[in-house]
Amino acid sequence: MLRLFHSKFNGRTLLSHPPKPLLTFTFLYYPLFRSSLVSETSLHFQAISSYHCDPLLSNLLVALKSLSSVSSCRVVHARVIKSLDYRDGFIGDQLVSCYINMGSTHDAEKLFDEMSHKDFVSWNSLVSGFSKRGHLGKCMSVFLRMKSDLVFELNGVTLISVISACASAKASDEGQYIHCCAVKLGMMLEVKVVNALINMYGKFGCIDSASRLFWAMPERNMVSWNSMVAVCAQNGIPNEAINYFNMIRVDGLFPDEATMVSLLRAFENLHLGRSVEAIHGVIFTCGLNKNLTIVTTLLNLYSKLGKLIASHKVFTEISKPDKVAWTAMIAGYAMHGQGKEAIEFFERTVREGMEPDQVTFTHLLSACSHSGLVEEGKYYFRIMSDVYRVQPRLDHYSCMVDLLGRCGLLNDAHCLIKHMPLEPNSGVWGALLGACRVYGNINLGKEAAENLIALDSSDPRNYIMLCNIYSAAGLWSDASKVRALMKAKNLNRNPGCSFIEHGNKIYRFVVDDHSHPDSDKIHKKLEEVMRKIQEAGFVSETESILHDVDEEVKTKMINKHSEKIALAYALLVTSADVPIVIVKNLRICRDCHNTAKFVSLIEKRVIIIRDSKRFHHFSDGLCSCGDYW
DNA sequence: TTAGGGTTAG
Repeated sequence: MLRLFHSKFNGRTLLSHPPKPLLTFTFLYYPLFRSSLVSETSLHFQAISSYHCDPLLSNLLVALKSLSSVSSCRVVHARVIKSLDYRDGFIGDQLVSCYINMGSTHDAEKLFDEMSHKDFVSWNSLVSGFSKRGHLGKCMSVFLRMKSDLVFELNGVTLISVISACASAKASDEGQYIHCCAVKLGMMLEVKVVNALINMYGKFGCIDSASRLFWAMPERNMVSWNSMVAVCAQNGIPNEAINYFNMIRVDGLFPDEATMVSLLRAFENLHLGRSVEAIHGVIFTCGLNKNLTIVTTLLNLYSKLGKLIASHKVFTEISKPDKVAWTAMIAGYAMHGQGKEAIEFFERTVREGMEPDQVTFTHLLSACSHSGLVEEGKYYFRIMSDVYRVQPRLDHYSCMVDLLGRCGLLNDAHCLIKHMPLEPNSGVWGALLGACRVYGNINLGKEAAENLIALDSSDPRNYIMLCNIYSAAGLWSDASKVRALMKAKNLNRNPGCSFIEHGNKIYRFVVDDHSHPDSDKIHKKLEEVMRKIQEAGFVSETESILHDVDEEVKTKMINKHSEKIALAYALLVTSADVPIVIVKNLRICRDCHNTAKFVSLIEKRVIIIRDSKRFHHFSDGLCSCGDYW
């Protein structure tokens, strides 16, 4: 791979598209617009509008799109109507986009209905606005109105907006319908339309459909290739991503920033460490280490692969890290349960003059939660709005419920949910349910699970958690009712599996796995290790077993969990001085967590397990999570 | 080069 990169990129820059220069007008007035002061915006608008110059007005509205204030948009709207009848035409279209971008679909629809001369751009502004804001229903209904009533023909822009909305909402039926429309309208020769469809099928997990579309294209561009690399990356097939990457030259094209970012992301879920290091080498050699987007992806990738030191090294080599890069480091520390370091980094971020935003606070609060830093978490939750004017979103409430719940403050967590100004989502209730399971609170757990099931009755995890709570309390008949409900709804538990890399290969183990050629040896090793740690005081915790069977059977079942098999395999094939790295697709159970702690002590090994939520570094009988997870 | 669209970072 290294050779490939050298042959392709030697002496060339990969940044094929330098950023477009901002319009001078927008640039000059940007600080003003950022201030969100309606009166000032209005004042300057007055000065500008006296020129009666259309491009300036248009540029003003482009700049206004960066605001989040509906009221400032209304000021402009009022003046447009009052002084210059610009309600129709491109100013009206821009205002429609502005309103939707700012979250006021009501204003947008009202203005749109008032516009007497609507052309296809007006309609497309509405469709694209709804698409960007994630209003699939409204997007579809405008599209259907266009399709049935309109004198204008639907064009590629219309279709792309609706396709994009279907992709974001993972609306498979609607997406396939739009695909049929595109075929009927003869749009399948438009590269951008097909690119949007490829991206949509990728989001649905339909890799075959995406690749069939891709290979049927009479003409492909860089976005087409990047879309396929992204499809493979998003669907966890890194080798295919590399294949597409290697084939880009077939069309005489060169990888750009988006290609590299997608390629790196392809390795997020698998420990192909050497491949990542090879790509890193190339990024450095080709001078791509000056590209903030690529480097931030790289440092984030190292964090996700358990290599926090490498991640930090990448960060220190960035000459001018931006807010995203700082936040990526905070996220890295949060993921690894290093809450104090995350806080330190946050304070440095602020000292460096960066303005923390909602994402920064999400990771900071998550770091506090993962490290049991309750007072610190409460403090930052308070000052995020008081000092930094960042209004808490659902993510932040989830973190706070998690933070309070993990340390047993279940009533405080419940109280926060009851008094939060937003409608709690599955993240918020899920955090409470997780805590109820740990602390065996049946009443609150039931409430959380019922809310979760009401929000999404098709997610098996909600039923499993409720079942766990009943099982742990010995309420077997309630547990079996939940199991029966799952069966009636045909909901299957996502099977747990663990991955481990050895000899440049990835091995996957499921529960009670016997597929490996050395399976007998692995299971013998597992039995030996379990015996050793039991002699040292380890006691099985069988609460995660859902079935009403006796303890002996439960112990046998839990001793065959995939992460235990992966651990036994690693003990067999790796040398003692190498850390053992295991990736689990679900959350690690309490019993496997205890097992890893004991094994790290008895076998004197460093064990790193990444579960679906975070990293656990085991050493000398302790875990970096401090048993908060 | 005045308006609407497809890929990529926390």
